[in-house]
Amino acid sequence: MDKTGRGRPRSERARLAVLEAAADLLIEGGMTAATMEAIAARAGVGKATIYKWWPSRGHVALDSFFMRTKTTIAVEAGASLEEALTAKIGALAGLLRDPATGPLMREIVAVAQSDPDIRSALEERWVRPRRVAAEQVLREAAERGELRADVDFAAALDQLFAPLYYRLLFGHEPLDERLAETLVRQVIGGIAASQAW
Amino acid sequence: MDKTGRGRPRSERARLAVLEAAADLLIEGGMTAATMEAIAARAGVGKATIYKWWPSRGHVALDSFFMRTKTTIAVEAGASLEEALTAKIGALAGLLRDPATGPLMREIVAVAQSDPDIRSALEERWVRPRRVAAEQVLREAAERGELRADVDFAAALDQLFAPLYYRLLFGHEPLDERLAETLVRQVIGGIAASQAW
Amino acid sequence: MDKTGRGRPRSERARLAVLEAAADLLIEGGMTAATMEAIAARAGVGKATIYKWWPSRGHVALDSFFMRTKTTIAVEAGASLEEALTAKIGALAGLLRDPATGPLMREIVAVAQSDPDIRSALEERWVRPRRVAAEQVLREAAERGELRADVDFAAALDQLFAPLYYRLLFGHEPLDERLAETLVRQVIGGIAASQAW
Amino acid sequence: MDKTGRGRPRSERARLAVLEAAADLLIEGGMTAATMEAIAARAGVGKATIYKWWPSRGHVALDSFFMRTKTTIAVEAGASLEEALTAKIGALAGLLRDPATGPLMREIVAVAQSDPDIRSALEERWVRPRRVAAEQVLREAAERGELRADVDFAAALDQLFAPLYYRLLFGHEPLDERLAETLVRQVIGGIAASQAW
DNA sequence: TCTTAAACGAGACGGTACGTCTAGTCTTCTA
DNA sequence: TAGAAGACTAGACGTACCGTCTCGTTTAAGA
Repeated sequence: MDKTGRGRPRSERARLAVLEAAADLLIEGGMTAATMEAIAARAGVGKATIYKWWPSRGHVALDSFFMRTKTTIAVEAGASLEEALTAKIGALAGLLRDPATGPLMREIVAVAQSDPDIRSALEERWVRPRRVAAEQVLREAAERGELRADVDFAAALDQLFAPLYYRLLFGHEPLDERLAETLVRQVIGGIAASQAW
Repeated sequence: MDKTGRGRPRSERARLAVLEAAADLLIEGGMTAATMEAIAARAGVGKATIYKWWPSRGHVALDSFFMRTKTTIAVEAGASLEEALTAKIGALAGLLRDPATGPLMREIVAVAQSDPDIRSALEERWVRPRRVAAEQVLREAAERGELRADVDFAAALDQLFAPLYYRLLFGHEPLDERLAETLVRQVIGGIAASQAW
Repeated sequence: MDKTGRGRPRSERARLAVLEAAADLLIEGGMTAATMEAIAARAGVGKATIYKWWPSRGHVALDSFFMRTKTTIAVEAGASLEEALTAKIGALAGLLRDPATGPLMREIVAVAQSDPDIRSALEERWVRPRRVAAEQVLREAAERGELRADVDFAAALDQLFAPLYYRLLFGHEPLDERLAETLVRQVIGGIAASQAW
Repeated sequence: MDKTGRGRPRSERARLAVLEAAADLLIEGGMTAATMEAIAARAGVGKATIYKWWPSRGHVALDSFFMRTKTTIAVEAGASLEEALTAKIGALAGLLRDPATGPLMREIVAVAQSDPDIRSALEERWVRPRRVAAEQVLREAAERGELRADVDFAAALDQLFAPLYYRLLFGHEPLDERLAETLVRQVIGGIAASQAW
């Protein structure tokens, strides 16, 4: 019935060592280097301990990413639409640009393509909360009459967030500091000469 | 030295069998299923033959994707900016939505994250040509005075193309048929109520 | 320092449960099945408790064998040489033929080959007492003048006991009921036609 | 149909390296040391190669024993019963006494107790041929009228062979050089004072 | 009766070896 | 000389036990 405190409790030391080792290996050599054996060896942990608490390498990677990403998705009070969005997109860009977290995200997106479990976890725990927060900003602007009536919020959010991942994954353009501002400006105001619209 | 057709010529049958087998396996079970052994077995080909002509699984996957993607990046003559962009983005969306090619692209993006060779090949042979063509459309519109002077072309292209990959890879929203049109409209005209800008 | 019975005394229940569980598992599936974890689980005992009282699986097996073998090595008074020996060899044969003890002995002999501790314990606690008792019978017969002067007692004992283990371990012939009598008869009288000797 | 010479042929080098490595490891540290990993590492061979050609460690051990045991079970022509038997038993005793083969046999007998496959292979390929050859010697003596009519051949063979394995496995007495002669003498002539029989 | 300390069950821990799978290479025969 | 077959070394996979280590929980002797 009551299973409280039966047996040796889980080792917090081991948990952290695994996540740190995984993060380090992922940054150094990606998923190729971050084998279960390598993670276990570097963490000074038995392989079975890892398998006991995480069902796959992907889950370890995901958790190690979250461990290294203590961001808050705060809503900025009293900020203009443009300011609020720029703050959010800029923060994410900084994270993806950071050599301590960007490479992790790249690997996680990769494993997510062959692991539906990771894919949905990534969507629910990472992508969605940020989109929901940004959508809230957009909706408030809409209520203030600052947006067109026919705005497609989902598409607008994609146009703000997607370029960051696109550049991270394909590497065709750098994730520089002014990108967030540019993206916000162009999605709010458009790129057409004003008289044309 | 002498490259005259001495000896048995390369088997076109084998080349195609490998690419078809790889594509099928990738669609059925992703990179996990598309092992070299599985590809060789299904293609009725020796493993060594594959290694002789392709340096890695990623390259086979990339080639199999191109084999299944006989698209032309034609420049539409006499089309408006909006029409031209919608045609391009829509075509790509269709390709990524197609169950015969979308899953291939997902797997290729995944392997590209741990194989710089694939990553650059993907960028040069796939991403760049489409961006160059679309940029050409934008530049012509700019010359016609249809665009603002401060447009960031790279960012604009990202805002058109990135959402497609974003949705393909993360699956948070469907790649539906009207997406291209929406993206084009919003990036050209912006989402702000007109008087505000 | 003070070894007064402070603290909880050793659980006799646990001791017996371990030996019973080990014996059962050994009979069912040999050493392969009788893992420490399986013994502990079946006995309803913590693994550490087993390690506290027995240094290895082999020792548990040996003890479980002795627990199931409550034989007396009684000296038969007033029996002839042949009767006394047949009684002893027959008793051992019966024990090794018994499905409740024979398989245990097989496994113990096996572990003894890679554990010198078990090997010497087996020799001292099991083999030697029986040999000493049987040798006593032989020596008394020799004092009565019933044996040749050049008898090698050790070899004679081997010729009585060894065939039982030989058949148990190699299985080339059954350990049937008349074996003891035959062994005794042949080692005492020899197999040669009488005139030849 | 005809599978002649298709593919790379089996490597004789690997086969021998495995058997040598296994034999060495078995002698040095028994089955505990002769893990598949250790054998593979010492032989400079992949583990899969071992599993491809041998179903278990026991089979490798058995084969390595046979490799190190190039004995002939020749039938000595024109020898007396006693000479013929002493030659055979003495040869086997020498082999079991040899530090290069005796320890191997000990380990093989041990694994045979938990692997029926090994047990039957050992019986058929090792024990039986020697017993058959020795039984032939006995039967010829019987035809010459040198043996009693009621001789139990199987038991007699056990009384000749079993003591060797008994001493090898239990270690209670040494396998010295005169043992064969003593065993033969006592089983043929018996140990009783002649007048008693 | 209350303290106290050893023994207990449960079960997590760092390891080692298991037997399997795939990678990428090599060697043979065949076309 | 390219290719199909398939054996090779190497090494990661996920599992099973090993023997050790905490935990909270008995259990009886001694205070």
